[in-house]
Amino acid sequence: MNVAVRIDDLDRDILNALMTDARVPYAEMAKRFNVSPATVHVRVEKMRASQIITGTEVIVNPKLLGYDVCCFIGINLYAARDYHSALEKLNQLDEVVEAYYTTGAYNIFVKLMCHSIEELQHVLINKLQAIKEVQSTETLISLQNPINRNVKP
Amino acid sequence: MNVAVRIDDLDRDILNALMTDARVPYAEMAKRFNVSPATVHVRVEKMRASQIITGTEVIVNPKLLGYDVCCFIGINLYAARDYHSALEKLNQLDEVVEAYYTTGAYNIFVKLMCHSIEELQHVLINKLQAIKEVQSTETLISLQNPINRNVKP
DNA sequence: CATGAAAATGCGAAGGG
DNA sequence: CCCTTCGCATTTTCATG
Repeated sequence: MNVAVRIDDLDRDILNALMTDARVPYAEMAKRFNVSPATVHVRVEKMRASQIITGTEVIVNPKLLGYDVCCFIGINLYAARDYHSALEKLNQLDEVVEAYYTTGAYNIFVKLMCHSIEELQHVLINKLQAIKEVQSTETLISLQNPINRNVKP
Repeated sequence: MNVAVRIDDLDRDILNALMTDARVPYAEMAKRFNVSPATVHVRVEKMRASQIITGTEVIVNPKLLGYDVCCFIGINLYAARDYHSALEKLNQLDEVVEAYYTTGAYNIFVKLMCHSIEELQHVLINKLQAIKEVQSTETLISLQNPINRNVKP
């Protein structure tokens, strides 16, 4: 099992800053938190080494790339044991951006991004429901995403 | 309405690289894509200006910060019109990391991160269900998140 | 944890195809 | 018009105290 890594207030401050903007200069954080740039550097390296920080990425606006439709889909399999093979096939669909193994009403829960409702329909019928392990699906269309943030360190 | 912005293959390549690692040097991308570093710079600036790229962030491992429980919660309101006031209250809960306005079975759909099942129970009862606009909730616990990526540019 | 210097990177002007 | 070359400014990185 994973266990939480100990981090202090300075780590937390740095992490918060980097979670808002991964390219803030160390010197700026240093000034803000009253330490030297090198100290910031050391802390970031430590958090990288301990895998608290696993990478960086640019934040893109999916709408401007033409992805207008976002939805969640609950998937039921004929047999729960087919989880792995179903997942492998889901992984090959670019439209599937997130997948969760869940308890409760569904076996797998996925988040899907499409260019249009027509594409969603196509993906649902010809890709998702074409997976032989899939028994049924339930779709939840998102019209808006008013909250989207990270956990508080 | 938003409309997709025109980007060419080079933009797409750069975007892909930056979506994997926001700190890859321009010079390296330049070599990889056979253009000059300055061109990469110009393209990135263009995509920033057109809001395709809205920022950068470090990717953190929530488990190592102690967030062991991830779940989705479908929320039903007494009245759909209370959406805004309910959302405002949800926004004040740090545990709520995403919220979606959805069609179908629920009025609001949220993603929640907690330190433990006990904390989840506490948040559910004392925070979420304490919101007066909330009629009922349905919880979906995620045990694993095998796919988590971005849309393909 | 700070200092300071060396190396790497980002940035933008000016000119060429 | 887009791309490149080039030089300066900023930032990262690391050895040392």
